[in-house]
Amino acid sequence: MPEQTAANRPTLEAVAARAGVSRATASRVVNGGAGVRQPLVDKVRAAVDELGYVPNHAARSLVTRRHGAVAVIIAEPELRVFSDPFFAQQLRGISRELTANDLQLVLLWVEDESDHGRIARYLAGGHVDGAIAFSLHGDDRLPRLITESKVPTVLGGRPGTEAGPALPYVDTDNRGGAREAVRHLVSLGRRTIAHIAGPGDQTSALDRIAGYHDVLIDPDPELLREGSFTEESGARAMAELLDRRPGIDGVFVANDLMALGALRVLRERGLRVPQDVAVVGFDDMEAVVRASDPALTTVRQDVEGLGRLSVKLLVKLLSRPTGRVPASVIMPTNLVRRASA
Amino acid sequence: MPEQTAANRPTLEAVAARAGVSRATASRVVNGGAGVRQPLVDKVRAAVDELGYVPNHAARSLVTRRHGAVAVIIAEPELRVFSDPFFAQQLRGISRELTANDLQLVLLWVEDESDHGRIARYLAGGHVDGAIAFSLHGDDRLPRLITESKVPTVLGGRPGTEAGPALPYVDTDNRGGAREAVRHLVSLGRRTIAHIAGPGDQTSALDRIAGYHDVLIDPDPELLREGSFTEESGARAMAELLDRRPGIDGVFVANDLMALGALRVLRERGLRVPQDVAVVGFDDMEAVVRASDPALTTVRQDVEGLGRLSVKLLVKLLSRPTGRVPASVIMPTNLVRRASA
DNA sequence: CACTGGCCTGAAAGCGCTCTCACGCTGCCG
DNA sequence: CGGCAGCGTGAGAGCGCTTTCAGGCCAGTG
Repeated sequence: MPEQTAANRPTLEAVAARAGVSRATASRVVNGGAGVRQPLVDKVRAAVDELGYVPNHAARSLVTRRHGAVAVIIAEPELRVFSDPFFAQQLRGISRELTANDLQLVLLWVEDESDHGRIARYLAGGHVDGAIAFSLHGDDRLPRLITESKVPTVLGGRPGTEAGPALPYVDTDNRGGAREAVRHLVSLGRRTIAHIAGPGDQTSALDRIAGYHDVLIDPDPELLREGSFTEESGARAMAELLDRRPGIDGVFVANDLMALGALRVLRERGLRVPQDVAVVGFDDMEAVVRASDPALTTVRQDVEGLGRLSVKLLVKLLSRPTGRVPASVIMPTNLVRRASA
Repeated sequence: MPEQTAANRPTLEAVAARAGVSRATASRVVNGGAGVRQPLVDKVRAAVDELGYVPNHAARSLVTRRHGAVAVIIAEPELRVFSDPFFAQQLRGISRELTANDLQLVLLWVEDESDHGRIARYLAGGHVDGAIAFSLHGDDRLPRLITESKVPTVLGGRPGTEAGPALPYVDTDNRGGAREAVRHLVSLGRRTIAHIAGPGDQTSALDRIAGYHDVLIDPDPELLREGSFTEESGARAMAELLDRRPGIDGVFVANDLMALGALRVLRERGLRVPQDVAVVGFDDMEAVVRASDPALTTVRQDVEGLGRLSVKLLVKLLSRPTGRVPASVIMPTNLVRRASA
């Protein structure tokens, strides 16, 4: 392969000349070689190798109007993203699946509403074939913005009511998972079951509350405390719960990190888990569960799978005759029984 | 703005026609308007607004040979990336600074060597103007691969010796920071100072060891244990150290997460921090430090700043007449004194 | 043996933009 | 009053690729 810089990269023209064919034929070979006789295919392939030819992407998208790239929009204004592996794990699933589909990942990080203009402009600019947005919050006007940009998009997580026009989404079966968790506590004979919920601006938190209510019809409202998905907030919520309702014998915590905080407080107060209080978390985050003592019983969700699935759905959306929007997908959860309940 | 889909987006031609000027003039206005008289500038601007014109990126890069995009290569085969906020924080710095420079972020996640071909092909494909690679490991052949691709690149973190041809890098002053940490322990009158190091395949870990040795000439080799930057491994290392050298009265731990593990073991063994054993960490990760008890004294490094700096360096590199490579940059650290030492 | 049809191949037309170059106009100087 | 800068504008080439369309070739058929 000859020495080359960005400036003197060989063009398809050069490949064609070297192979003794027309540019059209060279192009056909580079794009799979359908309808070209074998001898010519071989010649072109050889020329490509000898010259180290790589297609010019810009020229190609100019005519095909496709870019082989997907925007991944992370709407996470808070720093939580750093302490919660959820984010990175989902991103990894997305990255892997995009790679498998030969798509590039353009990362758009939205910190606050001042970024919305930039995002809208970028999407409208037609740089990407599609988009995936995740970590949305309830009051987020992003889904609307995205809808207006007309870029095929899949959301990670059920959007709030603000979303307006329906974009397809992938989500964990938060409600079903929560039901399973609470039912498990009930099956252990627990009578006073509290719930430490996530922040009310996230549908995942709301859905888990709904699941809790599905099982425990009309529970004491004092048994429900809202945290912010951090260990600290879980500890605080647990402390408050114990202060108000000392008789609690079971807690369903909306994520593992908060459950860790709850376990700490229970330990500090001399309550035994699970004998005195049984605890069930949500997520089954390996790093967190490993750190917990006793080992945390929790609702497992496949976060990386969620990321992969969002890409699969998008790919389907892209290949579909315009207009038809595929249905959203809900991923099942399963309860992982360990020591805490 | 008229209703439009990807297919019928207005072109510069349309803008020019509407403004009653030539395409060339319209182009000049869209690109800043230098050398065009005000009345025409206004007319074109108006036409752009009325039509909702957005330049076609592919067409533009086809002629300018620039893409306004930078590849960010994360070489992190391990899952550590999920538990260590280091990664996300650096990425955020990069993202912010790229945005400030009107550059897009194309994320390339390298899981193992089987991805190298894909990365090389992508870089060689000339899709991006430059690249930033971070989280490199000692035996990584990635720097070499990147060098061969001829894409201007900045490394996050000093590369190992494998790197071969010098690519500019940004890094924290790991060695200086380590010196500062150990000197602080010495100044507290500590005589038997251990070091829990990071994995030997990362230069940051090696540099911190070097800093330790800078201050403690020829220390007992048994005082040095290697961890893997996880809390778990820090705990294990601490336990082993105490088993072998019960007289330890100071520990410099190569990152905060491992320090957390070390603190836990010290507490479990009934040793008081800092009275019996003084502990200094490295990173000053907010989430980790907040969780530590007692509050961790640590060497602060500005991880987000590191990310931003890598972009700044790359931008400089891109604007520079080819050939001249700007010097690498080392960011200073500072010791944050809290309760643990 | 002429004709038809199918299969390959190449010529050429763009995709939407930038940028060079030439041209026209204005104002100033000799 | 002719000539000459100098500025602003437009015509047009061309970036590298895909894709249509016409034409050439060959085999099979009447």
